[in-house]
Amino acid sequence: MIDERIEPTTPLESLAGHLIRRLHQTSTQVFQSQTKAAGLDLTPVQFAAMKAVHEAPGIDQASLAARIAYDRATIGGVIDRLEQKGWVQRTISLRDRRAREVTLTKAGKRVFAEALPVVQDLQADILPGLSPDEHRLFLELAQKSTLGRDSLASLAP
Amino acid sequence: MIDERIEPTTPLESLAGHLIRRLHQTSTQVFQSQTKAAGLDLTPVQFAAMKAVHEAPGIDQASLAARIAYDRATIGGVIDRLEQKGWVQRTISLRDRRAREVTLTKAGKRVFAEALPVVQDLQADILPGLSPDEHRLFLELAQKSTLGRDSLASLAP
DNA sequence: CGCATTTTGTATGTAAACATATCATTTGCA
DNA sequence: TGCAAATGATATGTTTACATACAAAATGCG
Repeated sequence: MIDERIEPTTPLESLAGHLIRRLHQTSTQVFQSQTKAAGLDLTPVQFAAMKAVHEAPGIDQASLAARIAYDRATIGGVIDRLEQKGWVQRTISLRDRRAREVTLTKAGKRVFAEALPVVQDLQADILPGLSPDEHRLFLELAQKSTLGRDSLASLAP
Repeated sequence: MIDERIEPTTPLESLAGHLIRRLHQTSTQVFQSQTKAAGLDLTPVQFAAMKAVHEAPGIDQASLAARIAYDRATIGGVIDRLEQKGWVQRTISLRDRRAREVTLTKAGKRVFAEALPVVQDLQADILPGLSPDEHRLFLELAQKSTLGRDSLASLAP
């Protein structure tokens, strides 16, 4: 038996990739259960997209995708579904006939206003087992790493 | 204008859910690019599944799913694709004819042995912008939160 | 101006990720 | 022992997530 050892390989639970996946899993589950409990029917991505449109009404899909760090194709599908729900509207831009300007409908604004406090409150439940200080520290580190990546990306040729 | 304020809403970049999604995004991208660069063709989940099978040969799919914290249905699909690649084998269990015992094939063992060091090395690139100390701290916090959730789940009725 | 290049959105295909339902089998208990 | 409940795998459907390719339109440069 060549590879008989006490600890054959690093445990999965200590690999950064695995831990981050677990956090993401928890995060989306908390989002789904708490928004559903509040009578809302939307996904994390749908909320992020609506938030971006709320803050930049008339934004085109490519800018929207860049703003919330998603793929252009993914956002296309997300907007499709938001449009089907009647929460969002697509208009062909007058400046650029390739672009579609996205805005919230009246119903969309209502849903977003309802969802915002729920989503803000639920953030606290995403990292269970951490003290407020640890929670804050975690977010700082995450933000630092994410920003590092963003600035690197923006420096790319 | 009723809701005219300096900062209308919490920026997306400071929400835990968004930050974690970004980390997850970076993580999978680093995994994909570095494994591909090493001549490997596998996804993070496929690697995790192969690692679990490597450590517990003959494990059934449900136990495997529980071990790496995935849905049973998802793992079914993952094993399908690993089987198609010829890296994994499914055998109907003699103890329980509902269960399928999964093992690595010879080719699967070879691929796993090749992938393991690559995946271990790539972990360091998943959190760019953090010093080694910060990196360690981040993992500790992530682990603490994840374990907290696990133990809570196991206490559930 | 004219044309190569870039950009916007969409289509297609693959792979998660999970809820829900179903079928076969096993288990637990009255 | 017999049958209800639980369990393992699969099927189905929805939503990300992204690569690649494409058509239409805009841009930039010689």
